[in-house]
Amino acid sequence: MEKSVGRLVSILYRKNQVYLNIALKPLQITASELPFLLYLFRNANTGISQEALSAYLLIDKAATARAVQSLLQKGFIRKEKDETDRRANKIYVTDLGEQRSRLVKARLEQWTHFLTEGLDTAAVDTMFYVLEEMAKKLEKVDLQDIWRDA
Amino acid sequence: MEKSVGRLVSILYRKNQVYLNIALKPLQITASELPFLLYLFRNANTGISQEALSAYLLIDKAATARAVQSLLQKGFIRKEKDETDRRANKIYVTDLGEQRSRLVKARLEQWTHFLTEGLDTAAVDTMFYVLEEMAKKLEKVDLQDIWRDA
DNA sequence: CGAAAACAGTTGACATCACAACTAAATCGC
DNA sequence: GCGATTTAGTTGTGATGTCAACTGTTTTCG
Repeated sequence: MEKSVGRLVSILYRKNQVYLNIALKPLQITASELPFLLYLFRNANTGISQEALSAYLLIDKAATARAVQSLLQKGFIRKEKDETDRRANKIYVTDLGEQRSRLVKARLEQWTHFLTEGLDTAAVDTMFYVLEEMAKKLEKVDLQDIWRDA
Repeated sequence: MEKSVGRLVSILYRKNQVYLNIALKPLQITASELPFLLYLFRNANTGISQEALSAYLLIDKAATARAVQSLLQKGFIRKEKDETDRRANKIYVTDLGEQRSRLVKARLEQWTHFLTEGLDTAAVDTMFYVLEEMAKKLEKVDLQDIWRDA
């Protein structure tokens, strides 16, 4: 029980950010914008709300608002008012955004390849599975409520 | 090959930070200070340099300097000049710091338990193993050099 | 030896993200 | 129907961490 998830995940997360900011700089995409762009790319033409983006990535809606604004300014996405619910926006990738997404994915795969190279494929799959399960638990929990007793 | 390490690790990292800041607030320890305190605790009485802290945690020495200063101010650690190398500091946990560390560890274990509860033990071990291997690769690489061609 | 390079640590500027407070629109409950 | 509550999005503030530039010390090597 000596192992904690913290240190390893922290290293992976921070180095991932650094890598992305270097590798994607020529494409004018930052590490913080990337997950939004890719999700929109995978769900192209469906008009995703910012709420849905936040929910999928488990990222605060404030960060989402800023990423959307930044991607908008660069012309990678398009933003419309949802006419059936005028509070919400509908976000779409632009053609330019789709082009970039394809280039981005190639570089992401290189990264994943670098990280998992030489490791047992089944073990890597298991890692993904376990991470996914842990992330699922976090989707359902309001951390503010965990320590009501402290 | 559709899966990328990014999203899951990002979720785990960010939620971990939030959890720690809530759970450790009564102990007056922040998520950013925690890894430093715990490492010093595990290596008590050996006088760790900040360089060594940065190397183990793969955290920039600037962040290390700030965490050290903050832990110092709270009286959880002690800082001496290394007399054999007057550039370096030797950092030790104080008695108070050790007390806190023990309390902290209990809360960390609750978190790990929450995350891994109900999952296959062998799968969790595998996840730790794979994360560790990926982190090891990152220790050896200067990301600035990866894209010399781009 | 002594100048140049490497190293440990500090500080300033910036990126990323969480939380809180706010606006505007939609929905709920009586 | 309409006031109260919830929801989508925005903006300000603070925490965390990276990079770059700088200081002071040590090491390297001609």
